[in-house]
Amino acid sequence: MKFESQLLKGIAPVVVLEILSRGPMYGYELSQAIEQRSGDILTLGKGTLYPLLYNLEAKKLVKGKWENNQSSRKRRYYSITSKGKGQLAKQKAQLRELTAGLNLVFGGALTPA
Amino acid sequence: MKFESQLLKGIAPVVVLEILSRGPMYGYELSQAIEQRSGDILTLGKGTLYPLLYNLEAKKLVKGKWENNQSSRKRRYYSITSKGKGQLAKQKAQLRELTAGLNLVFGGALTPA
DNA sequence: ATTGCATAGTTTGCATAACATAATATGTTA
DNA sequence: TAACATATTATGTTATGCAAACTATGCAAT
Repeated sequence: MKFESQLLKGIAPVVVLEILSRGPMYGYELSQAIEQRSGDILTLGKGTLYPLLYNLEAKKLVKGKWENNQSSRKRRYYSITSKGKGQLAKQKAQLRELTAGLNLVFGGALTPA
Repeated sequence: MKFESQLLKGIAPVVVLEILSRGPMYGYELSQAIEQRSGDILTLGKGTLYPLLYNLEAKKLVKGKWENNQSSRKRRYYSITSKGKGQLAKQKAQLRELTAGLNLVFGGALTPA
């Protein structure tokens, strides 16, 4: 699907960026936040999430920082960059388009309420 | 995304099954129908569509049949099987769940109208 | 103490999706 | 006959999503 499938593949990144846009988080926390904020519908396994974070960091869409809290393990906190915010806006717009297209194809049967 | 990403990868198949559920079509026709019925938002390249059709046929979700129209080329018409209809229903339900989850994460920003 | 559990992160390797691209072939139109 | 739209097949690349194994640490119960 032309640009839409890039979007589809990109759905995990967008979700991550969206959640990080509300504040920094570390990987493990993120994986739980995704579940919680999606009503337990979306789940990212660590085998997906961590490599994804490395990839987002390499693209400078997020930035990671090790933090040594006393009385807890070392954690790598990720925060969204300004470049990441731009990307998020773009991808959200595409996601809107995609769901619009799907609704056309499926006759609106996807958003019942 | 647990079962959701299977879904995501499966978005092209669902679209194809949905359109075939309204009547048989051949590949080239399908690729155009997808564009038209999605308001030019969704596009499947032939490098994606044909292999997908072979795959769906191998899974017995669709069934292909060569037809020799006079005054036109040989075309392979695909129709959805009863197994395919069952699969379509399942995947539509998952698609509904997915969009629901996305709407939760994005605060409903995906279905503006 | 040590066992077990939840947390936290890394890495490897697999299956497959989506795609571009090229090759092949045919009917229609200029 | 050249160009174009139609129609299908095939090849190779890239990247995703994932499971699973591995390393580590803090905490709680026994």
